[in-house]
Amino acid sequence: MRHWLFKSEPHAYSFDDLQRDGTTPWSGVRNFQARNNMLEMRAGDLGFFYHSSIAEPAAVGICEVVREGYPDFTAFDKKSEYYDRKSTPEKPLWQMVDVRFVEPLARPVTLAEMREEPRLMGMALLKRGQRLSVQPVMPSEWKIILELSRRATA
DNA sequence: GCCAACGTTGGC
DNA sequence: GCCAACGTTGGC
Repeated sequence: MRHWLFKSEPHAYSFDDLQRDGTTPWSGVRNFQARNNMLEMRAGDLGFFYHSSIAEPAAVGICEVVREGYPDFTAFDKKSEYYDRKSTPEKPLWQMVDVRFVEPLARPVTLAEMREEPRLMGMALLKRGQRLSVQPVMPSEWKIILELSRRATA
């Protein structure tokens, strides 16, 4: 099983929204690398749900891939902010997966906290100028972040 | 609100 | 095919 990290701005779509919805299509990704990451996902893979663009960016919960890569229909919708005329139902350019709410972390693990953890030094999320909205998480990184979430705040 | 990093666009 | 200009992301 592989692990991932899904970034979302909580005012656009939060982990609470996912809890309410149960499952959601991860639509709107318009970056080729992030798309390719989604195409590598398999049903049953787990991911961190990460809140970005807020005062304290943090991994807040766990979600599961329940439907593997399929065309992102928001790209076909002229009224959608994610519309892309280069993508058509016949030749879809953008893909998405469906993710399911699993559980919140025992407590959120902030970006600042991850930066302070020496064992996470190589993590993609922490790399300078790193902006991918969907990215892989190494098994060791997954374990360490879970461990941090179970530890009391400093 | 600022700005660095990065992707994309378009002129040549 | 190069690269400058521009737009976006996202931490701070």
